[in-house]
Amino acid sequence: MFTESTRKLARPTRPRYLPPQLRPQNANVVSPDTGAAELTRPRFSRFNLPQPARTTRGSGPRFTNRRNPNWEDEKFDELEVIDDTSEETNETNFDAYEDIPVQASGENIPPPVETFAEIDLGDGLKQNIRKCKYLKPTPIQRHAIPIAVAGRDLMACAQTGSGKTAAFCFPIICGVLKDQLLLACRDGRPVACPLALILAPTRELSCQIHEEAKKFAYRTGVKIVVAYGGKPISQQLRNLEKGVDILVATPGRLVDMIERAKLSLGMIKYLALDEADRMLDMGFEPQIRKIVEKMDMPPPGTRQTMLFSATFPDEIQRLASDFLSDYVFLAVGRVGSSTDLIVQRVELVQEIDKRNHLLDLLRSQKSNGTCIKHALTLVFVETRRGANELERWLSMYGFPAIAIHGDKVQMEREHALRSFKSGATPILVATDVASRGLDIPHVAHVINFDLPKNIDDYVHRIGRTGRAGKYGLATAFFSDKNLPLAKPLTELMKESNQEVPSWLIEYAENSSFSGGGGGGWAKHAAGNFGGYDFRKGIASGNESSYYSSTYNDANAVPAIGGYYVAASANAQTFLGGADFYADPYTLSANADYLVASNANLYPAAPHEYAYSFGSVVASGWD
DNA sequence: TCGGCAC
Repeated sequence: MFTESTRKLARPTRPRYLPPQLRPQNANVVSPDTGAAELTRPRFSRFNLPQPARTTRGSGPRFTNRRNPNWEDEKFDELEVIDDTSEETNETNFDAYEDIPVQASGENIPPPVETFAEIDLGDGLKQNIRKCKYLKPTPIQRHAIPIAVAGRDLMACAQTGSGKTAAFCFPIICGVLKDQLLLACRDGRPVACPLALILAPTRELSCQIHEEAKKFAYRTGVKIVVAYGGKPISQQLRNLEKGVDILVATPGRLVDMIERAKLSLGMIKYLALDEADRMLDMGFEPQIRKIVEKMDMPPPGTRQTMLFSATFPDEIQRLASDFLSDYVFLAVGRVGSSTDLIVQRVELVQEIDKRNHLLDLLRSQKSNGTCIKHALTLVFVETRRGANELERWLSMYGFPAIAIHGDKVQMEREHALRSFKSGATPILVATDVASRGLDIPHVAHVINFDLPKNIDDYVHRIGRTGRAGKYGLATAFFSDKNLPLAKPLTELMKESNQEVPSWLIEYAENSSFSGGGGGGWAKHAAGNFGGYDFRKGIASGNESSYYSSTYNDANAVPAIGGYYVAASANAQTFLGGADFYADPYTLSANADYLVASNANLYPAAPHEYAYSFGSVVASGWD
């Protein structure tokens, strides 16, 4: 077992970009009154709590979006910088993630690095990394980048938002830059021949990756083009003709371009699949197989393939291994790793009551949080039609809501997302089109109006909040339709040290759907939480001979479960200082306000719908 | 079943 604590960590300079999973769990909390760090508090006790003053926002922003005056490009404006206020917090920041588990398996695994400087990424890229304020690699980057730069295939598990886009973009850009020979022999071809292909499951995610990758490749000469449906193909084809080194695409438009003979995959040297488990699920698999195996893509072994996902069920790993050659399996942190920043609530609501229940929830929220400009609420529903209906229903009752789903034309989709992000329409009603990968700042509350069938999707959905070091709230409406989810949901919540309602536990125990839940979670819940190399399962008894590793032993898996406990303990000790009790509605109302103000927020007692709030620790949303 | 993905 390898943990981050085994590595000596250098003191960082400031300002410093702090990726989500590295962000402080406890002591990096500044008291609004004193500006001093509030250190770890004793484990929460409901009846014996300190009483900090309620504070309004505007007191000492902690997380700020800061413009770098030395950097002229607007694209770099949105990067988040955390300004450290004391040496102590520096120390504690690192303590906070010393227990992040890393499991790597495969043969001859390149060891992790501590800094970007240790890797030969090239001057241009390194400069951009600095400009992006990625001063220190995240755990996934520390481990994945050396593996990828060494040319190895990779199957990597890491939560979205943990810096995985950079983890596959840096090695790809670096590889393209170094491959002048390949670039030279490509010249003069009539069809576009990118050297790298990045596939994503939704158009909006492709866009996001493209935007990110462009920053990393700024002024390196590496050409990055994006291709996705819903827009005229002509402009995208023109972009291809102008030259493309790295193509970011959704599957449908990609196939279209290939079949029009405008694009060849014959020179692909790097293939990356983002949200790889989704890309290989039932709906996508044939299309991906077509692209990867039945077009002109070089076979495994002659290209480098990297698969990234937050969840990797066995069956998906099995499919994925067809695309890989002598690959390294890497699991960093835990699946759904942001959940320790998210308070999860489940409410028993019958289908017929859901709309009124939602209205009540939003009303309380509104009456308590009207002054907060950017307290966004993301409501997930099952169907496109349901999204439209709920959008109308909410609008009818005075809540500015907008829907996003696959029935809308691309312009409407993009408008909805923009309108939501800007706060113009602070409620977004979405299907699973918005459940994965999208980085939307300021989502304070995710409401699962309809729960997904699959617990993995639940993990992805609630991961839209609790980002950027802020606490988030996730509320689920559990109806009798969701009985199969009772067990995996209970297990997930327990592992995240959430308060599980007793009725849900009962449902879970009496559930005849013991193994299912539709997804891989129940399987993972045996103690490996998705971070498990399925090859170990089939190589039982033989693993030491085949799966050697420089820093992992074959028995490391249970320790990943151990991290859950560690993370949760952190979350627990962080909490404290309640001054407030509330019924569920008031809770939600205040939760939104408090979350918007970066409050810490937590369940008060087991099996109760009472919650308590800690002091407001920061407010940095303006 | 749904959702996502090209015209």
